[in-house]
Amino acid sequence: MKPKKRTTIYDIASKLNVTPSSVSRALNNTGYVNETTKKLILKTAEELNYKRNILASNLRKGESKTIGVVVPRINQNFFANVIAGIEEVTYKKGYNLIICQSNEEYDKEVQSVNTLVNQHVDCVIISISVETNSDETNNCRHLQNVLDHGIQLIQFDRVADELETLKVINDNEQASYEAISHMIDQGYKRIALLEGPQNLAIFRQRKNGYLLALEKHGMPVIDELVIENAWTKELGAEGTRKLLGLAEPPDAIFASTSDFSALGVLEVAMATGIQVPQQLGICGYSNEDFTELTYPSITTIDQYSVNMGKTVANLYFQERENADTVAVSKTISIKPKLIIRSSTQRLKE
Amino acid sequence: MKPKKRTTIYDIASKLNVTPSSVSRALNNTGYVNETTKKLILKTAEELNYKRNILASNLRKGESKTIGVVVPRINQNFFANVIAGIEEVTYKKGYNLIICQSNEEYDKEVQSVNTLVNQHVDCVIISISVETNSDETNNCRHLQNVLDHGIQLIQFDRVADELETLKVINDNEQASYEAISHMIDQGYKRIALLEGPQNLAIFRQRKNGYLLALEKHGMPVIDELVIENAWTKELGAEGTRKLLGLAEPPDAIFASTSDFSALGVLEVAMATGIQVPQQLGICGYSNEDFTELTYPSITTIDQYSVNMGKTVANLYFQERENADTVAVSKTISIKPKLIIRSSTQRLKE
DNA sequence: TTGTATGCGTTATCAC
DNA sequence: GTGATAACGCATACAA
Repeated sequence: MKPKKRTTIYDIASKLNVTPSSVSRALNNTGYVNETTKKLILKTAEELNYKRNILASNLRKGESKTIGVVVPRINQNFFANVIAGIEEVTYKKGYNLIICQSNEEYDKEVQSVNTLVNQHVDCVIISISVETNSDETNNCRHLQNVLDHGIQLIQFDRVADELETLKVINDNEQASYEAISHMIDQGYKRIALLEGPQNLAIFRQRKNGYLLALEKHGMPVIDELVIENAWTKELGAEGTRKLLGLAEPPDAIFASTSDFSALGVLEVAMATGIQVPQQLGICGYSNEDFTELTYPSITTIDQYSVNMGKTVANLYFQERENADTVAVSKTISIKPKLIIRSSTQRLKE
Repeated sequence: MKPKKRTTIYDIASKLNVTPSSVSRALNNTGYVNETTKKLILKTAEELNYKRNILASNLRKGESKTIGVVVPRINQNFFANVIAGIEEVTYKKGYNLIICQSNEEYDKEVQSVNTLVNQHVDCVIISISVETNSDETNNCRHLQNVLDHGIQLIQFDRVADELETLKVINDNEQASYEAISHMIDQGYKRIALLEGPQNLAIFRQRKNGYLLALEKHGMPVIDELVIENAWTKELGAEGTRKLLGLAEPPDAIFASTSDFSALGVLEVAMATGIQVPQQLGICGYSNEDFTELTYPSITTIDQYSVNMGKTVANLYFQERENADTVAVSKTISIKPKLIIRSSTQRLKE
């Protein structure tokens, strides 16, 4: 495939005996240009199949009209939806998206972010990997680096709290609180928590919601019912086995990390013949598609993912508008919604 | 957010009292440059936080190092996986991806493709929308346009057959054939087909596999058991209701279009109290994650989606290598795999 | 209204 | 080995 010579504004200009600048003006609707020659220019541009060279244009204008997105995994429902939302907004504005996945690895994340900086993207949108420990020194230097280059940085969902950037998050604590309250309403007495890596703020917040709900309802926090680091399906299953082996096992499990974790719980329950939701209530997090398909269907929390993507993208353009009067740090919190399904409905209403 | 002035090779050059050309050579490891000054250049580049301006570089080199991908929906498992596969390969090569979704609309697809051409991408990778009728005249002009611009075009999965491009597809006919044969083995006698829009080759091929399997096993093709245009969950459910209302309803349904369609079948069966797989066998297509989570789990066909993405990307780089001796048209066919689950296992072995 | 000149940041081709 | 110079294609300030 030979990269053919594309037609440029020079080609059009020389054919019409005008200067490239006139062609440029005509094509961009900027500055003065005779109406009839303008028509002519547009017409021949069409004929010669002219396409503006965005590279040159952006180089000249000093912007790339490109936004970089870094997520742990593209093919995870939540992130795919957020990306779809971002795409919908940016596409209309003529911006392009560069998508990177960190695969939950810190190194790959750093590499991806650096690539984006290299690409001179106008904005980096990121949800950090599970390995990105925001507490350790310098562990977020790659993000600081983005800011140092004068590139807008927007974090969503999994954010590094201490970095002063634009953020779009869920009210995780509130959502967890509601989930636990609902389970208590359903008569569950010993509610276990599968928690995620506590270096990530979202998982700390979800745990807080859990603790808060127990406290508010006068229920004790039982240490052995809190399982650390159970954020995948496998780890969720493992944690469940541990919980069910206790002298006093729980009668409900809140898989606060993800629906995948909840799925692990469900599978262990099914395998060991435990009735859900009668003997064991289960609640997940994220409203992945599959949660309404399992048997029984899984109660979970919807994060309005597509909407979250749109919000992020809109935030960028909005901040771009009033670039002078801008706050460096700004957080938009979206209230997630508890989706009650069979896995926690012990009482029929 | 003020777009700060980035450091350029001029900055480095002037600081070190050398010329930009030397800096460029040092940074690119091209041509001669004194070892010690080279070290010095590299060091100060690091210090000044220099990042090459890819826009300028690519403009100069006449390539964008960018690949455009157009899929019907980003947040559909199959496509998300293909994209993940593509990303994995292209990322290593230093290429960027621009992702567009057509939302299954012809107009949006045309618009997306044109955007990519505008962006001067080096390659367009596409799986066409359901509205893109390859038979109608000029309906694929936007794809021809890509080729006319000297841009590599690779189609995957849903391809426009008559366009001479690189293609990566599944052997749909073979997969369907195997699925039907399996169902016949399980003793199903009246197997219905939910077919997809026949303007798309993949759906024609899947139908062919169905017809071929029936023929080979000496079974008649019963017209009323073939339902047109049942390619979404809703349409799948609708078709199922129609089928179950027949005087002689089918004892199995092959949702050849997608697992979503199969899900529609399953839901109708559950709602009307029909036993799956005893009274009704169900087979889907694509091996979406949820198919192993439903109750009963759904027999389906795995398309090796991530692998497909990698294949597509590798194909591009491979063809790029030997750009001279290249065949314009080339098709790679991946053999999909039948995943047998509960929804068709009537006979316990 | 149109043309001229210049620069965006790099890289490649020369000549030195 | 190194440096000057042109060119990639476009957009704009300024002059005409």
